[in-house]
Amino acid sequence: MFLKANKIPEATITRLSVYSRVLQILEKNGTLRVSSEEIAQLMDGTAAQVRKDLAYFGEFGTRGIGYDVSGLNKNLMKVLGLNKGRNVAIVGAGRVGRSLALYSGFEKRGFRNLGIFDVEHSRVGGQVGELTVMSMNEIDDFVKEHNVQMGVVAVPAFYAQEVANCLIKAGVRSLLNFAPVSLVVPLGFPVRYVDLSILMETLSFYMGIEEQKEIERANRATKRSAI
Amino acid sequence: MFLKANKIPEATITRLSVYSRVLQILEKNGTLRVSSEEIAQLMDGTAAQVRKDLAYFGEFGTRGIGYDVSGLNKNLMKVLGLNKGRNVAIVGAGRVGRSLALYSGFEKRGFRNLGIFDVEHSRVGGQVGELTVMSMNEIDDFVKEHNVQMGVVAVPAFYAQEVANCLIKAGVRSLLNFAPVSLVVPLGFPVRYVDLSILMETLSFYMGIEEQKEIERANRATKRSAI
DNA sequence: CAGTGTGAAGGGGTTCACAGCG
DNA sequence: CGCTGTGAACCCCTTCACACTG
Repeated sequence: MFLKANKIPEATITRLSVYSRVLQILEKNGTLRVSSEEIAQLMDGTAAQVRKDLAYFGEFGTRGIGYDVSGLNKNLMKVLGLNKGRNVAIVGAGRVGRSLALYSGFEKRGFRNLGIFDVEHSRVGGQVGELTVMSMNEIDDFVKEHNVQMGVVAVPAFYAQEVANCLIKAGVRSLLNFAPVSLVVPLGFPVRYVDLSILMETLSFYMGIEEQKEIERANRATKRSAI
Repeated sequence: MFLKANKIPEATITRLSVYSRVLQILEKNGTLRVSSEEIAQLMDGTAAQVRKDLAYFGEFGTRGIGYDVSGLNKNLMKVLGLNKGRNVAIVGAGRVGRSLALYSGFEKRGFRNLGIFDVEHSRVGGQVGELTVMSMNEIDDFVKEHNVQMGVVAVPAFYAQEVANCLIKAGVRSLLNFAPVSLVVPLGFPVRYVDLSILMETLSFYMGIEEQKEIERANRATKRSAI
């Protein structure tokens, strides 16, 4: 269907999601047309990149005019597979898992959270919003029965690989992992990580760089004033 | 001090954090030495990349032997700025902000969460663990008084930019943003995003690719059997 | 003429291969 | 001899510049 080349940068896919979000806002505001330049300004990006990204998937624009807002958004949603809904199950009824289960914002984008599970027996049977926490024994049947395509791993690092294995064996097609471990999965199996420690530590690094620059600036200033 | 070149890939910094985590585990297990090859196997990576990453910051290894586990980890922690503690404040006492405030795991890595704030008056005064939710009016003084270096933005998208402006003006040196908007910040100001929608939508895309491949495989199979 | 679509150039990061050293 | 440290080759993504079209 789409996919003119099969070498699409991963960064492009990430931006596709952002484009779609921007277009949704424009659509709500009643904007009918946008140029690549305008889209670029609404995120951080360049017009050339917007055009190149979109061109991987088709010729959505009109030369001299720009892009039709709602038409382009429909196309991007389709490319991202958000037109057919995606079924999700969460494993881990701790703070992260519960927060996620209670958050309804994803449903607007086609994700339905159908179930929440936990490895700890003490949590099984508890309520999280409308859902009852289920046992890991039930997960295999549940995934198959409800066609769960995406598994969310929100358990302590120690259990993460085991939970991932269960989910994959049960038949999910992708994983979103909140545990700070890199999961071993079949080649090509889609996984994404949410790892706050890494993000915070990289921020810490860059703060250090800025601090250093300031010290250097200060040193230069005192040297100059000493002349 | 360190920094032999000033062109260090951002991906390298991300991996630095992972190396440090791996080393911490090895240290706990009583392992004294590792090779770049072994480190690579414990995350997903190659030995060459491990060596190149580390070489940006110094010569930490011994040729023919490998790296001293705890020594290397100490060095990496220092590079990441985790030896001196980092003070954090959270804005937004919704689910995300509260989860984060209640999570104590970061303290082992040198991050101290000192305060939680909210834009909604109804939440001000509430308790989150040991902390009392403060009003946004108090944030400027608080940041200065407690030397808060990192601000966490955990408010709805609508308020995110405004909150970011407040935090930057008050003097924080970096931002971790959970709102699905790209923040406008001064040039070079460190920001990281946690954007679950983007992650889930990229997963959805790659699931679509796999689905397509399967359809193609199925088509080929039926064609072949039709001969 | 304005703005898309795209080949070509450029730049940044990863991989390779080996020199260097304990 | 083993494993690190590193210049060079390679590859992929981004940026540039312009041909093309409504």
